[in-house]
Amino acid sequence: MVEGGVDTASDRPVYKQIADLLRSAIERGDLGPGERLPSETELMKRYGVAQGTVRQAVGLLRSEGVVVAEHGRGVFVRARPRLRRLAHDRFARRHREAGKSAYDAEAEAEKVTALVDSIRVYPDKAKDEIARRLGLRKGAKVLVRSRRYLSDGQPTETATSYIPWDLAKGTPMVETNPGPGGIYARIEESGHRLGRFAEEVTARMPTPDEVTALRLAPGSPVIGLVRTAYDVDDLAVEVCDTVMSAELYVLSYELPAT
Amino acid sequence: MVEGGVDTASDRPVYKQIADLLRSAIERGDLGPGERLPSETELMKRYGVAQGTVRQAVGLLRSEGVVVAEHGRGVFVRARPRLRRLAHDRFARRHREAGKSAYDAEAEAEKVTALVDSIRVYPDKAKDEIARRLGLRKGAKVLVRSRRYLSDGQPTETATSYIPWDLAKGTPMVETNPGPGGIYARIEESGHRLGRFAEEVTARMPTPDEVTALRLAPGSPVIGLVRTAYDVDDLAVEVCDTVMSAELYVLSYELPAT
DNA sequence: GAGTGGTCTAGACCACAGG
DNA sequence: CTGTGGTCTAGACCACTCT
Repeated sequence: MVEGGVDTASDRPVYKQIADLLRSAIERGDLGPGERLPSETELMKRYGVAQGTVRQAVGLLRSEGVVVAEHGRGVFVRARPRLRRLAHDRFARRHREAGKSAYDAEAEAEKVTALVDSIRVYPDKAKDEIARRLGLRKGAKVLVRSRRYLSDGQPTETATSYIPWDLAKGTPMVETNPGPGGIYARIEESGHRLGRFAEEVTARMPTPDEVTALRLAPGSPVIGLVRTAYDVDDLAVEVCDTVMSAELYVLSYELPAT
Repeated sequence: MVEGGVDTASDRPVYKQIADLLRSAIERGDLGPGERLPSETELMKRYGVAQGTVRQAVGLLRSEGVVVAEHGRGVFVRARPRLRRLAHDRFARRHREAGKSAYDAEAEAEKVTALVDSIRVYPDKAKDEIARRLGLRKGAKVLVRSRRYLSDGQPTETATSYIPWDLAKGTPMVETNPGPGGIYARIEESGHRLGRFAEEVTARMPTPDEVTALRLAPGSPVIGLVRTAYDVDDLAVEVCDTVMSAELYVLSYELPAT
């Protein structure tokens, strides 16, 4: 299954050579997604090295996210999940007018079952960065809406929205279910016609909490997306802080040439 | 400097405890950016463990990007690099008309010295995905331009552009230096006024080659950005495949509400 | 219980940086 | 040359999974 040997005379450390052999076996498809790698004992015998060396090799592949180790079971080739594409026009008004939230509309297009859980809605004092983005004074009161999205049972992203309290109070936005079209529909009903969205994209390694919430494989990064919604008068009406499993998403955008 | 001991009776592995102690010393500021950690020998004595255990602890911090090891010198606390912000209008025509490339214009705004190296320019057959994006038949001839960008000597991104050969041949685009305003200026001179850019953003762990080219800390992800440039007739005129060190960038975009 | 990965030790030798 | 990190061995014991 994994042929070839190691060259102790080579400059390249043995553990990297073993990692190379395993990696190319995976890339060739000799080891498919979900399949188990040879055990440590077997690799020790096959390449004539000590356990520590095998562990270094496998450790490399783990840090690359190519494989995942399951204690007591084995080391497995990671299944590459299907990518979800976030379209440039995903917040277009026509989607809201159809009564669908952006996530629902996208799930429908991708033919997966969408689910939202861990919904928490409460007023709070804005953190400095959120207040800055919303153009509010430090510590201003905001409505916080946090939730987790799942597709076919797999967590894909967590999101936390912040809405100025003056805008949210007394509306369905303070309810767990804000009604058809989501909070953007409610914001527009309250007289703030949406004008544009600004998004900032970063990527980083997840915190331990995020690993749990998104069921991330060790060594897999997240995409951080902070979106600010502005009305037609360029007043910030919402900030949404999203953390996505990087492996599941492609974000697409359009840039002007002028 | 780093006080406290390890608890061999604890459930938490000793190497993780040592990593915790060092990490919190760094977070507290007892070990500042650029400072050297105690040597392996010193840590072995201090915590009464073998070299392997110390190496595991330091390995954890390295994979988190908290420290970097320099062979023969020591292990150092990593300085958190400044973020580079890519603006939504970074390809606006006014920047090209000022004779500056997008990277130069941005470097100037950030007050860093920009440098480009590893430039390779050659014709080749397009890979399937590139041909698809350019709307060419499979295996069509394209001009390939690859290069690496550096700011203040630090590699920040690699980029590879693909331009249909019919469009590039006989123009300064086939030269190493395509002249003022970069290849977008040349494309416009050849009669293809640029209309829009489409960008697709992904994040993932780097390949070993990318770790080298971008001098990435182990465990730090990259942002992949594939941009397709279209002229005003919606003809694809260039595809640019960029790999950026995720720690150095914030990408900002605008989305329409309509 | 058998097989798997996870942690740790004690010691060896190598490669690189700097005085 | 000394001190640093990098690689490797041989062996031990533990924790988890499956049967």
